[in-house]
Amino acid sequence: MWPETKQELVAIQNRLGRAAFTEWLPAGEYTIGGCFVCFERFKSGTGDKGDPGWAAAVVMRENAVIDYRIVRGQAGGPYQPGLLALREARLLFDAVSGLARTPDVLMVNATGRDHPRRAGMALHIGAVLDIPTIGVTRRPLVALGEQPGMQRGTTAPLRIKDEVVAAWVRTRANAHPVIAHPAWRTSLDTAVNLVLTWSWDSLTPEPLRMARMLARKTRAGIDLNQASYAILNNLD
DNA sequence: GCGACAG
DNA sequence: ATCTTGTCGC
Repeated sequence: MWPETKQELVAIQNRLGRAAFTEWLPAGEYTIGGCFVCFERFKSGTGDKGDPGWAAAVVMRENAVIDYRIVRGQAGGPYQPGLLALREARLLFDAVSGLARTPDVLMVNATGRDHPRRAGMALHIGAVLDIPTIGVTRRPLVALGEQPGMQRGTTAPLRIKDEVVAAWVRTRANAHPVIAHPAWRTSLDTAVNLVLTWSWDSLTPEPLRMARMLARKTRAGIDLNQASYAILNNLD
């Protein structure tokens, strides 16, 4: 199901980067998911195949988490720029596909079109799961572009050559911006709008922030009941 | 050859 | 991803 070698992944990325899709647009009371994977602390470098990892996925509707799933597993390989899916995709897939309620759209901590083959992991995961996705990252992979203004809501294009593949988004005034990446079945406009709609307090949009918290709490050995209680607290 | 390089 | 250290703001 998931590639284990660079050659296999590159072939998939070349195909997905040129694949056509029908654009998805948010409508009515859609649900949104977020997924995140973390690895052991106090370990530097690019990591190795088999590293213990914790992945969490959440589903939100308006301001509430309505479903979540946490899985434990192993890294598929070391981190390599452009080949993130080799390390993380399987774990994220297991978390999202284990949800009782499939989200209408999913946020992934990875790029979409900002990729050597126009198929970053956010796009890849969406295609495999058959769920519209957007990516959210702190830094670009290969795209270039100047930073946006300091006011919340300001954006600035990120380009590969002359093609706009993502955008800086200032989710909080005077704070470090994030990058919104169109990915599977989504446009740049949708990616930017979702990032701004779902970030109201932190730099990171809430679905991703919730998934990150759950993955890290679980890694720390905090049980699910206690973690879900924390979620409710954070949302009130 | 050297530096850069999503997480 | 993860660590460090310090700083600012509520």
